[in-house]
Amino acid sequence: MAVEDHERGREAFASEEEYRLHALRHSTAHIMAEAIGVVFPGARFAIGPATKDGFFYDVDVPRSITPEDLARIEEEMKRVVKRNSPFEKKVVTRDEAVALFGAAGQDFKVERISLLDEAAEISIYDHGGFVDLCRGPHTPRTGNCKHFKLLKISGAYLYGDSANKQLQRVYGTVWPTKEALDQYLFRLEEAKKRDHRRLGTQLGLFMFHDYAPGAAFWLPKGEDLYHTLSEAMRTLLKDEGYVPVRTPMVFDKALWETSGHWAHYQENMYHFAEGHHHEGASDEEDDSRILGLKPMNCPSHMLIFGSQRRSYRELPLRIHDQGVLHRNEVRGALGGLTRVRQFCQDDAHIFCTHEQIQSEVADLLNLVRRVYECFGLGFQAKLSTRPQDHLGSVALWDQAEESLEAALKQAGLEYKVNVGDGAFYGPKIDFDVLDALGRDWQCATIQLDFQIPQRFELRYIGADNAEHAPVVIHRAIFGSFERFIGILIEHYAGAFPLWLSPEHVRVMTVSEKSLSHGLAVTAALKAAGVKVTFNNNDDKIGKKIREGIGDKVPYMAIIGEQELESGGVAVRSRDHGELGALSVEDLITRLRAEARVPFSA
RNA sequence: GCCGAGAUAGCUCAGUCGGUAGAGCAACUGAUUCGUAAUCAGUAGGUCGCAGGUUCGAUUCCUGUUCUCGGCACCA
Repeated sequence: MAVEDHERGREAFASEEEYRLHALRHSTAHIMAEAIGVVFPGARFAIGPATKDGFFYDVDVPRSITPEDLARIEEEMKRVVKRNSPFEKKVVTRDEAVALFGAAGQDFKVERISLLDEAAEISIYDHGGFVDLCRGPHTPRTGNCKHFKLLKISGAYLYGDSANKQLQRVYGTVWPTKEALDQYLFRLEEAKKRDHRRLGTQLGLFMFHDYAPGAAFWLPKGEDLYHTLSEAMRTLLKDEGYVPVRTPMVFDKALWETSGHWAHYQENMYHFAEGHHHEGASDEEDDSRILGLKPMNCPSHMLIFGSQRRSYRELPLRIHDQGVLHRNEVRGALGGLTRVRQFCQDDAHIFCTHEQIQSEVADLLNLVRRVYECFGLGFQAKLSTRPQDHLGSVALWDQAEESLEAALKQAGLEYKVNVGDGAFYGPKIDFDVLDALGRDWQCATIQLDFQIPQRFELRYIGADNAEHAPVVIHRAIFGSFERFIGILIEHYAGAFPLWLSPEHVRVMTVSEKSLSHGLAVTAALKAAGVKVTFNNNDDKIGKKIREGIGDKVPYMAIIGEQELESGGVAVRSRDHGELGALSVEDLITRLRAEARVPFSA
């Protein structure tokens, strides 16, 4: 009986291992709940699921839980594990469950029972007297949950709704063996080392300042990297039939009213009165118009499309724009380069006919995949479908979702479907990439939009000589340069491939005797278009190499008396170690080949 | 925006149970001219995030505030 219980639900998991980990983690969440109840008598419990690497429990206790409390909770948990009680499942009636949790003062549980489906089986799990509402599965005994650690405490809204009370969420991790736990904790430490915020400072790529929260300062090396990516994308998109444009940053409020941003996005926009402030005039008296800083490029592109009569022969028209965008994100949302207030997208809008949607999207999917593969970046494609709150007919939505799905299948991409997660104006396909700490971030996006062409009353003349509304596809491959560079820094741990690297070669002298040759080599490399720097400090060569390694420079060219003699360089590669003596010409040839943008034609 | 934690030299961090601070690296000066992961010696560097309060005295305690971090919520 007990064994059967623990088998239950196994088919819902991809593998035996996944099933066991899930049961282990969820069971440890129960154990933690019991422990929290001991440390904080009267604690009320909401939900406590297993997560990707561990578990959490949302609880309501009278005061803030501190790191010291975590230690106490861990102590209690150890006691429960040692007790090695079995997890016992019991099926109860709705009334029994309500009575049980009601008597215990667990009103979140009572509330949850009332939300359960009429027909649903209500089960409770009991381990050594601690009972929780739960559908399982669990590990056989508390003794199985030995290798855990509580990690962090945070606030979390009841049922994830900010209208609800905020509870405290305690996160932990648990593994089948001590080795697996230690390995996980080690991985966390390692991940911190490749955090782009840390590497950005260390490598001198960018900085932030209190005076401009959420806006990066790109330092010379970071600017170089940014510019390389920006140019690479411009070139790629030109090859793909896009036309680049440059558009204003500040617009009359009327534009935002037309686009719908004023109604739907105003709180995220920076806006201000145009007028110069006159002595004695109050803000209210100022009758100057209101201007808004653009949070997106689409309205500009609608104006461009609408500025002339368009023929079906011009479609698909693909407009690319790397304009600077500002969004007034709430303070708590900001973080490093992954969530900023000022950024730039590799943005484009494709104006096309309904018939062209599928092939355009299929091309885009292939393009995204091609670009990401060049970086060796893993991604997860997501199809987001019609939300509750949407504009346009259901038939139109169904058709659009079908074409996106058909394109995904045509491209042979694996994807998951997020039902109801589409934008109010159309369904979309997003590409999520993981950061060093395992958090996923949306980068590439392909969004169909049937609404905005209507709002701007856009028309083209079809082959039938009649007017038609074009479809607009909003799309970005990197997403924002800021976020994408953040992801790349972590992906490469700062050791960029040559084509992205702001410093290709560092020339370094062994001693002052070889200064003249060092200068000559540096000049020759520079003349050949190589990004080169020269280190002629009177440090020992070992020290200079050590610094070069720390700075993750792809190549070091060592110049000593031998090289002075031969006229060549001794090359050390970051990725392949010592390459030995090379002529300057051979080095340049090698660098040129490696500096090619991998996704250019 | 919400819950919690934090802010000390350019960077990483220590410290002061209230008596205005210290290390390593970096910088600068001098010596050294050296062959693939740290040459030696010296010098300089800080309104201890900002503003108030308590106190004889605050970087330390209290309040507010800005920013950062971990989550939550948000994320056309």
